Amino acid sequence: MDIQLKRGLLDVCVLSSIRNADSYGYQIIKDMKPYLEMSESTLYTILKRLEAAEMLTVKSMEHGGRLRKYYHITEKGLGRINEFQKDFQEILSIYRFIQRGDDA
Amino acid sequence: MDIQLKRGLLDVCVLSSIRNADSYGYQIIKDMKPYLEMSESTLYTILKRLEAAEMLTVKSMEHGGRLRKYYHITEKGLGRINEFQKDFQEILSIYRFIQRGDDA
DNA sequence: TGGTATACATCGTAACACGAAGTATTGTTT
DNA sequence: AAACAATACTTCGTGTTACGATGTATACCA
Repeated sequence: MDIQLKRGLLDVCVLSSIRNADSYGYQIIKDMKPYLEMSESTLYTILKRLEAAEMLTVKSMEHGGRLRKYYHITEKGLGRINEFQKDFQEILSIYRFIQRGDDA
Repeated sequence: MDIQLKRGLLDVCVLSSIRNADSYGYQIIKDMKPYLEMSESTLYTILKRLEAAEMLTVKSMEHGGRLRKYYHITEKGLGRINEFQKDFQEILSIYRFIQRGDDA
């Protein structure tokens, strides 16, 4: 997939990955893999950005002797997903424009 | 619309605007406006990028005493539109993932 | 004379995905 | 026990890119 297109989908995909249940970095990557692949450095950058934007909260927990950071979605994060659903309607309209070509 | 999402759509929209008939900067902006708004500086940057990528060719022509640059799509440009149509299928799959949340 | 539309160009900036590299532990294979 | 893969998170530098601001210039209309 085109990298620019990906950029518009990544944030919302990450938020969706933790919507139904809290999750952590490695798990998020695995869940998203069939749909959208991303490097670890990308994911952790996104998680920090979403935390700074108050779209999710973080809790560090120990798991099998190793540290794990669990991410929990906030109301703001849920709002971001809703925003995307509106944007998606625009994408559909744009897709029709692209199929048709100019405004005939 | 979210700016990151826009980034993934702009190039292809511009190419679509000149697919059925050659066009020029100002006209392209007007044609796209109902679907995707962009500033002039953005469009001319995109047009240069697409020219460098050999997705379109440019012909300067005089029109009413003023210079106009007409843009013509190439095979490579048409290929880019086809690529987007494949990407769009992925977007649909991603959209379903986002609606559903994690991989239940 | 002044305003608006047309038409294109340049510059600086901020956002962002990514590869590369690093740290550290657990589990598995040889 | 040594070697390697998997798990888990972090930091840094880089290239791409949309955009606002600003500039240049002509045509048209009131």
